[in-house]
Amino acid sequence: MTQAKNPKATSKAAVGNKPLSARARSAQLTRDSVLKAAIKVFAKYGLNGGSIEKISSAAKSHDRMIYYYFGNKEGLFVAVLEETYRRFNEAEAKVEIDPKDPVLSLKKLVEFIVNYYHDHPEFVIILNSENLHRGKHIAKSELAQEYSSKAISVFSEVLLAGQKKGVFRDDLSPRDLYMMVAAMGYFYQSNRYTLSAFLGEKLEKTETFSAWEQFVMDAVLRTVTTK
Amino acid sequence: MTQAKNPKATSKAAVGNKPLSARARSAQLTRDSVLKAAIKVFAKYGLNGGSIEKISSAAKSHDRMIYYYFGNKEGLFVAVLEETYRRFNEAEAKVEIDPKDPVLSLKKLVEFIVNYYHDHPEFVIILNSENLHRGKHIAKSELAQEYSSKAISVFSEVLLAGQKKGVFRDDLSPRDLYMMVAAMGYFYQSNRYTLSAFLGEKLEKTETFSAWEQFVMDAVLRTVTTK
Amino acid sequence: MTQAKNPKATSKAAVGNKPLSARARSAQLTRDSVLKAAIKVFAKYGLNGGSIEKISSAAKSHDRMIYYYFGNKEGLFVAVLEETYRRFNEAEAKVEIDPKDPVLSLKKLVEFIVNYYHDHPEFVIILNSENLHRGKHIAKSELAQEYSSKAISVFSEVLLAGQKKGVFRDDLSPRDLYMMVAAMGYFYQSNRYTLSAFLGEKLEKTETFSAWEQFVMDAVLRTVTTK
Amino acid sequence: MTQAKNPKATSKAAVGNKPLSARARSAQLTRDSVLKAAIKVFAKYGLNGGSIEKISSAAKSHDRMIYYYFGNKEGLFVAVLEETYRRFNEAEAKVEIDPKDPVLSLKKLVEFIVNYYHDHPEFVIILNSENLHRGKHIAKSELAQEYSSKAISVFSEVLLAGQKKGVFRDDLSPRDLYMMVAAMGYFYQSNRYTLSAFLGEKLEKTETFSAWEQFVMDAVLRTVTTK
DNA sequence: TATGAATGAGCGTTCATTCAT
DNA sequence: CATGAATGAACGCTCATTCAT
Repeated sequence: MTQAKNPKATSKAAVGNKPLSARARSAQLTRDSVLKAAIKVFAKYGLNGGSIEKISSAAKSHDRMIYYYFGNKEGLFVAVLEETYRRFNEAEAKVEIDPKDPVLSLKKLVEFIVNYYHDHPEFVIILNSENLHRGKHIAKSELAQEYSSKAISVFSEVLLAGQKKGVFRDDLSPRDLYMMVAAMGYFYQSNRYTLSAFLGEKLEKTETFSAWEQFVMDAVLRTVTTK
Repeated sequence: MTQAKNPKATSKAAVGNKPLSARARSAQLTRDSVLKAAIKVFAKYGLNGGSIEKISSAAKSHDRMIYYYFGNKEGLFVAVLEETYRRFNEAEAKVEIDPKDPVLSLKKLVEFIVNYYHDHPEFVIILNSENLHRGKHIAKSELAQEYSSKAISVFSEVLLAGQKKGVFRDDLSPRDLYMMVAAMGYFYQSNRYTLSAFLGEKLEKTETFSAWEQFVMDAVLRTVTTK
Repeated sequence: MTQAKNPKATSKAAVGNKPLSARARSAQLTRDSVLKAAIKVFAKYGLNGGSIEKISSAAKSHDRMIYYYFGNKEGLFVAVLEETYRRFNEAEAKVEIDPKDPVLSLKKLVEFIVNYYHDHPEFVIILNSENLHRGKHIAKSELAQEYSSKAISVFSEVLLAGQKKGVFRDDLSPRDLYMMVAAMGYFYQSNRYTLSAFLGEKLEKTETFSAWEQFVMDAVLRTVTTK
Repeated sequence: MTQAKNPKATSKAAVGNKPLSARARSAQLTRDSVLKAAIKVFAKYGLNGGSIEKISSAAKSHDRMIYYYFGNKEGLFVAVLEETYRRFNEAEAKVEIDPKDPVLSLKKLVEFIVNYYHDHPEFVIILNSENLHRGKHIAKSELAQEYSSKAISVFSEVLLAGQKKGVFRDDLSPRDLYMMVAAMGYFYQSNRYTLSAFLGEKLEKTETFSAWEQFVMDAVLRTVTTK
């Protein structure tokens, strides 16, 4: 690492809206394309299988640039983790929560999560990789922890609204509720190949997925609503 | 592949109960210790990270023996997959199902599955590895497919019994029911590091797990029972 | 080499005493800090092991600056070599030589040299690096050759004074005398780790060094004096 | 490292004289050729500059073999260090020491050492490399320490013989004597490029070396003998 | 049945250096 | 005067695998 000793600076520069010099803009472009390529490659091969060379060539850049911007492979994976969580959060923020209609809100939330995992296999594989490595990257990233904790607070909000209206049970923790939904969305995507193998049914088929989505929603509502 | 053209030969010999010669017994021992070491190593590092050398030295054997008995790394992983499923099946077969008491039977089933995933992290990691590789090993193994399909049939049996007695809903597929339970057991184990990171709570604690177990049982029953 | 086509320019400016502009002064500062850092880093890791990056970051500067001021790594090492010799010469010039007392003068000279090597491990390692590279840098530097030849002339002076007084042997070359003293001072420092390993005695201890200093002085005097 | 977990075994097998199988013989050959190539390459480029690739291709072998027989580069260097010391010891053992003629014996010893360094530049460069790395390899090798300590005991023996006969001073330590001789032999070889540069004389010339050899012998005798 | 020896491709990383402002 | 961005070659090392008994 000859320069770019604080690689996050570049990253954060993207958040602000100051005009960038041509050089800075091109740098941002390189960094971004590496990051995007890394997400794709890790999504396909996992952390171990996603080699520096695969990533740099997918980004049409050079191995050396990864070390320039991210320090090393670990640093790159931390950035990938952060970006992946950030995207999830960004998408979740768009789910319209209406405290006046907790049931509908919960349905929307379930729909969002189940579909998000389904549409973003990279999220699942990246999380699996992180868990395979015992969470050592997320431990290093304040950003990732910050992002991820948001997910639960939305469930908390909806659950509370329903409880106030008397439509949701009082003896439920938002954490369990969140985990139930996440588990069912996650599992379907994460284990689709082994499941397909012995269910004899392709989980990729849209009807199969829709049926599952309906089942999850039904199960969640039966679990949450008061009689 | 110059030797072990039919690597399963030794494996199947173990199934029968013919008396083995001293040589064959020692061979069986080597094969077993390699297989056990492989399960341990893959459980810790995944398929990619679990190198031949790590495995052979964990088995106090030699690289060459792996090729001798399993052909190559893929062959070894197929054997690992089969053994892993076999153990799960073996354990599940011990769950006492009573058609006269479907609710209790279901409870026992849920308890078994949630606990099995919790107690067998290697099962989870090995399945994740297999899914990362798009199920290419399970596709090669008749044995694995055979084993895995059994799991659902038990759910089918219990569900049917409950439906006959009128205590379980009629509009449920055993597949969905199985997946619900599996998902919730699996997710807790599979994602424990990332979950711990942002739940701020150690999922390893036994109370936390017990609470989760109770929640899963409750959710399943609310989903399954009529009225 | 697009810039700094005459890298010595800045260097020589330092020799004169003309008032410098603020810009030139800051430039001089950068150059100096890089040079000092290079000496430290080369002293620790040798020429090969002392990377551009280690040096620039030790100097709290940038890789690019090294190329700006010294052309390339070789140019930097030549400058390091020159500075190292210059310092040695500067220190040696302070040794008080009295032609009327050649024995005392010789003692002072021996004391100086043995101590200089002992106190300046960087000198030893830098010379070793240069010799490992077959003297290719010193060959390029008139300055270094100029400096280094001075060392012998002092010995020549003292030896001559002693010979005139009849206290020193006539059949000695100043070169041999110089080499004898240098060798014994050098070796102690240069090989201290391997020597310590099998002498079982830490050469770093001050008593051990003092004893060696006395021995060297004694050996030199016995070699040089008549009678 | 897939096999050869105890690389020294192979090494020691060479000491014994048991008949070797064709395989073992070829293995010994490979190991030896790698070791010899390593000595040559390290002698030319030092430890840092002597790359694995340079060595393996000089040995007409493969990078991988170095790891097979020596574990890693450090292990190889330790073996090089041991072999280098061993050779020195072997050569020194041939110097004929006669307790009845201590002066002649000392002369022979001086002659041997000064010439050995002169004829074996690899010894000097390898020791320099080891000292650059603060003796960390020798610290790992019992063998090297064992070898190296022998050198002094010979000096001890000769010195004692001379003292008994009253021809050598009583107040001399064998350590100082050894270091004096070693220093003067070592320095001439180690620093020949920088010395040549400013002595203006090629130290490689045989006359120059002979003169130095004579000077060393004279200096040592003047230092050691009584009267 | 078992094993030591050998292989070539690929891994993550660091190197000295140049380009473009 | 100073710097961030980019480069390609080489580094030490590990990978799964085959050869020859």
